[in-house]
Amino acid sequence: MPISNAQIAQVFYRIAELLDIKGENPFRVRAYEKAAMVIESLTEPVEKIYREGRLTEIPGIGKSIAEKIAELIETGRLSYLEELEASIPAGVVELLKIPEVGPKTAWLVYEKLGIKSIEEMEKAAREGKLRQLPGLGPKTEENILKGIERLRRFGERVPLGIALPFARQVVEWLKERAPIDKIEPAGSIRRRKETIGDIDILVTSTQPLEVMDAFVSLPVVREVIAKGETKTSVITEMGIQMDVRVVEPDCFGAALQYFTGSKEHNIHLRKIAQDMGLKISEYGVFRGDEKIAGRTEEEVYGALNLPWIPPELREDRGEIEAAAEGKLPKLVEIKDIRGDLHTHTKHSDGNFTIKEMALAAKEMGYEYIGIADHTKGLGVAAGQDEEEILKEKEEIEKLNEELEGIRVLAGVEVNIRMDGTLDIDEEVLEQLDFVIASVHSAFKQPKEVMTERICKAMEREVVDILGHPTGRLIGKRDAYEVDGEILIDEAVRTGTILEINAFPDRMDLPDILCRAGKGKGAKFAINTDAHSIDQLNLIEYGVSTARRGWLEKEDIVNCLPLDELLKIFRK
DNA sequence: GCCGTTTTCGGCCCGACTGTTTTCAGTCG
Repeated sequence: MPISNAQIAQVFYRIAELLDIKGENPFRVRAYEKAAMVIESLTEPVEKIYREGRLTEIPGIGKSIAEKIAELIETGRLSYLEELEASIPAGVVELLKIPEVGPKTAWLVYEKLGIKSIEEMEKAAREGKLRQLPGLGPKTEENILKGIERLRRFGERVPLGIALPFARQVVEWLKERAPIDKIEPAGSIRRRKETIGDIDILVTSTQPLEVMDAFVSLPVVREVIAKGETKTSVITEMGIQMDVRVVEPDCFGAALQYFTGSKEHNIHLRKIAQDMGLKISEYGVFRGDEKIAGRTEEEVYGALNLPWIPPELREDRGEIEAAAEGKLPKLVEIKDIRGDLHTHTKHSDGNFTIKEMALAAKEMGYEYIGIADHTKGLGVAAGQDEEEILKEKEEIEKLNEELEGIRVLAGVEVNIRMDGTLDIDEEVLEQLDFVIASVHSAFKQPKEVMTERICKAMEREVVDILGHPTGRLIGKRDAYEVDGEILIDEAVRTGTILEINAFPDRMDLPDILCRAGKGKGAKFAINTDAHSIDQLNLIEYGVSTARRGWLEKEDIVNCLPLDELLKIFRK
């Protein structure tokens, strides 16, 4: 059983955590973290790179980590990790999940009090035992208890689909209540990561204290963690941590760059700055005491002789090198999208008629909209049989005679059955403008079976698009076991378009596979899977995913004008 | 542990806020 990049990355993240707790050299810890991150974002399998003897060509992977990768691939185990695990009880690592508890505190309470679980930590805090330790006091004890409560109530990360609208709402509230010059959500929200740890909002104002006062008195604020002149952190009623930073207007660009991250991207940038004899902070780019940039992000990147880098790329996955060589992709934008190819109507489980959806699409400036209702295999979604599908197609044809400025395409979202066959006759499918095939059942099949099942469906000439290819539901259900690499190869070979399902729960194909697919010449469609008019606006989440996957307009079929799109479907 | 058009050794990004402190360590991003 081959070991995946994600699995190898997990091993190195684990090593980093364990070394961190043991008080190892922090740079060594970071080296493992960095290796994990690099491996996670590779677009080809580490195993292949290993077989070709190119492991140490990967930046951040040296002799020692390369040997560990080799051991993992050859034996499926890593003795170094096993030794480390044996020296620290698993529960001690769990303590790091408590906000306010870092490696030093975790190790301290384990050594002095034998604490090795969150439950034991809670008990010790309640009994006032933590305050007896050096460096810890009653206040810390209280914060740890609060942290444990928060962890239990809300878990760790929030999907972008929740965090982004909420951040936008907070921005509106702050604008109404405080003297604000500029305001912008930063952090992982601005990078459009699929899940968000906390919400960062950057503000410029000449009266920072008033902004902070307005912020902490918002009704959604449940608890204030820290409040200063430049930085304030709160916990909201929903349990999301939210930070507001206020800076002077002439620092806005530097601060926005800094607070957008990612941490890895910033570290890399600062290293470049250092090599040039410069220093970057959230206040600007400095040569000695002289500030040479900071008002805009363009200025900051410009000071390092780099073009501005779109936030979605800022993960230190090669974007800085690409920028330096003038090879940044020209990322797809929402305005490039000419139509949505995956929408549902009252004919299955949607909430609106075909006409209502079509008019809404026209309103958005689209040239076309694809109707792709469910088929009979999906009983819960009122899936249609052959006869109903053809009736819907007739209705669409009539509608097209009546409507102007928008073309409705007759499609379907056909189920890929357990054995890889489709649940609708191919003669019927052939009469439609396009066909999306998706998995909606038997999610728990083993990897080989699931992969083969999906490939078999893509093999059918009548299938144009593979719907939500990995089936994940962010925060709710893992992707089904499927070999992304094989999926992409087969999509390219069979000319099947990979969907980037924009529904915020899905964002599927995930960004990393988008990028891997682009590398192999795959084509994509960004679709919302809308079940209502409102949901057509979710397209922005799909575009974000595509952008994080380095995709350009040319990679996306629904950026094509209608006639060219239809040519692709007919093929 | 990684890395090198100054280096194979000695660096490795930078700052805010808090709590427990008489000057700073820990955590966070």
